[in-house]
Amino acid sequence: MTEPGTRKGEILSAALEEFAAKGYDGATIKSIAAEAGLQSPALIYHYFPDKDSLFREVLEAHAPPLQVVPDLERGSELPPEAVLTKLGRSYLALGGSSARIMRLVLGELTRRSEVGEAFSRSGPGRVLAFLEGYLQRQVELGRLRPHDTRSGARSFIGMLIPQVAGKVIFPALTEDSPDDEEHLEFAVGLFLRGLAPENGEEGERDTGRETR
Amino acid sequence: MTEPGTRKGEILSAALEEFAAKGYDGATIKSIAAEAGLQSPALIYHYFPDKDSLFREVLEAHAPPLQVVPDLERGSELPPEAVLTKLGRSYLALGGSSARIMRLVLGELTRRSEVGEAFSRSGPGRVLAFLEGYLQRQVELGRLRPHDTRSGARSFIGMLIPQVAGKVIFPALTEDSPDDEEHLEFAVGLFLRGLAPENGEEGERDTGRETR
DNA sequence: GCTTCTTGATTGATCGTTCAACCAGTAGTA
DNA sequence: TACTACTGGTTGAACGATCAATCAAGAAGC
Repeated sequence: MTEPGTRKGEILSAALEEFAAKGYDGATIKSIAAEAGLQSPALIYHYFPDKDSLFREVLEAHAPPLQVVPDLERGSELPPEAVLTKLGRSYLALGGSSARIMRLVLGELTRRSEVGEAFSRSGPGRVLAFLEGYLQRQVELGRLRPHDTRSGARSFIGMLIPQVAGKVIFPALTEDSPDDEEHLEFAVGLFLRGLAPENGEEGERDTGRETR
Repeated sequence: MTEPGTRKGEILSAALEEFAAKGYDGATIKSIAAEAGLQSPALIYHYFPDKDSLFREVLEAHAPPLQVVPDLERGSELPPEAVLTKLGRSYLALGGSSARIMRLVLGELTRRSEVGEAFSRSGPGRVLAFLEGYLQRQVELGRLRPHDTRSGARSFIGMLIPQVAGKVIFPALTEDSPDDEEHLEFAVGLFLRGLAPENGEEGERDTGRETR
C-alpha cells in the first residue's frame, strides 16, 4: 500500500524528509508540499485530514525497520556467538537506510508520549526482553557465568549504540570510527570473554548479584 | 552569574523547563513567561534580545554538567578499575539532576548543527578521546590485552547508555531496570574481564585488529 | 529626576486549514 | 459523432489563530 510512485507516496516521503530534518513543529505543510514538488499545500489535505494524521502515517509507513528481533525468537537455541552477532547486525542496520526515520523518532521521542511508548515497546523493549531471556537460558546451560541478565542485556545492546548513534545523529562527522562489522566482532568477543564460565569448579564471586 | 533568585534567573529556568518539554519550536515566549510567572511576555525582551539568544543562554548556563571528564586527565595513572568506575559514575550522573538539560540537547541535537557539534565536541568527543588514550596506555603497560581502543572506549561508554537513556528519555517507565551502582560495577567487571591480558606468554589471537 | 523594571496594546509574518473553482478524463445518452 | 454529467486530482486565494517582536507609557526604587 502507498506505493512510492503515487502522489500520496511522494507526499509521505517528502514529509519523512522534512519531519526528520526539522521536527514536527519545524516542518510546515508548505515546506512539505515544496519538497514533494506540489504547487499548492492544499493538495496535502486531499490525501490527509490534517498534519497530525500525516505525521502518524509517516510513522506507520516506516515503522517496520524499527522492529528489530526478526526471527531470532526461533533460533534461540543457537550458541551465544551466533545469536549475539545476528542480533547486533540487525541493530547496527538501524544506522543505515533507516537513519532518517531513526532521527525523526529520536527528535520527537521526548515530546510525544505516544511515539516514545510505542518505540520503547516495539524497539528496545522487545530486544531487551528477548536478550534477557536468552542470556538467562545460557546461564542455566552453563555456557555463561551467572550474572544479572538485565545488566547483561543492556550492556551488550549499549556497546553497539555509539556506533549507530554516530551515523544517526552526526552523519557528517563519522571521522575515525571503527567499521561496523569490526566493532560488532569486538563487542561480541568482549562480551563473551567477560561472561565466560569461571574456570574453577565452583564458587560465587563478587561480580554483582546472582542470576535473580 | 545569573543567580536563580533574580528575574533573569527565573526566566532562564522557566525557559529550560519549557524548551526541554516542548522543544525550541514548541515552546513559545508566552508559555515561558507564564511558566516564569510573568504578567507579560514582553518582559523577556528586556533581558534577552530574542528567542534564539534566550535559548543559547539556557544552553550555556547549564552546559557545565555536560562536560564529563573531570580531573580524570590528572589521575590517568590509576588502575583501570578505579578510572573506569570514576568515569562511569560521572557519566551516569547525567541521568540525575541533569536529565532536563540532557533532554533539551537530545531533542535539538538533530535540528541545530551548532548544538550537535558543541555537544559532541565537549561531551562524547572528549570522553572518548581520553578513554582511548588511557586504554592505549594500559595496553602498553600490559594491564590490558591489545585491542582496537576505539572500539574499546565506545563499548565501555555504550554499556552505560541504556541506563542513563532510560532515565532521560523514559522518566516514567524505569521499571525493572538495575540500580546505577550495580550496573556500573557489572559493566566495569565485564569490560576488564573481557580485556584482561591473555594467560599464555605470547601470541596474537583473532580478536580483531591490533592496537593500531 | 533619573534609571531600571514591568506592562498592555499592537504589528507584520506565518501557521494550519478551508473553500470555491478549474482541469483532466471517462462514462452515458442520443 | 457530439453533447452532457460526473469523477477525482489540483490550484490560488482567503480565513482565523498564533507566533516573535516592538513600542510607548506606567510603576518602582534610589
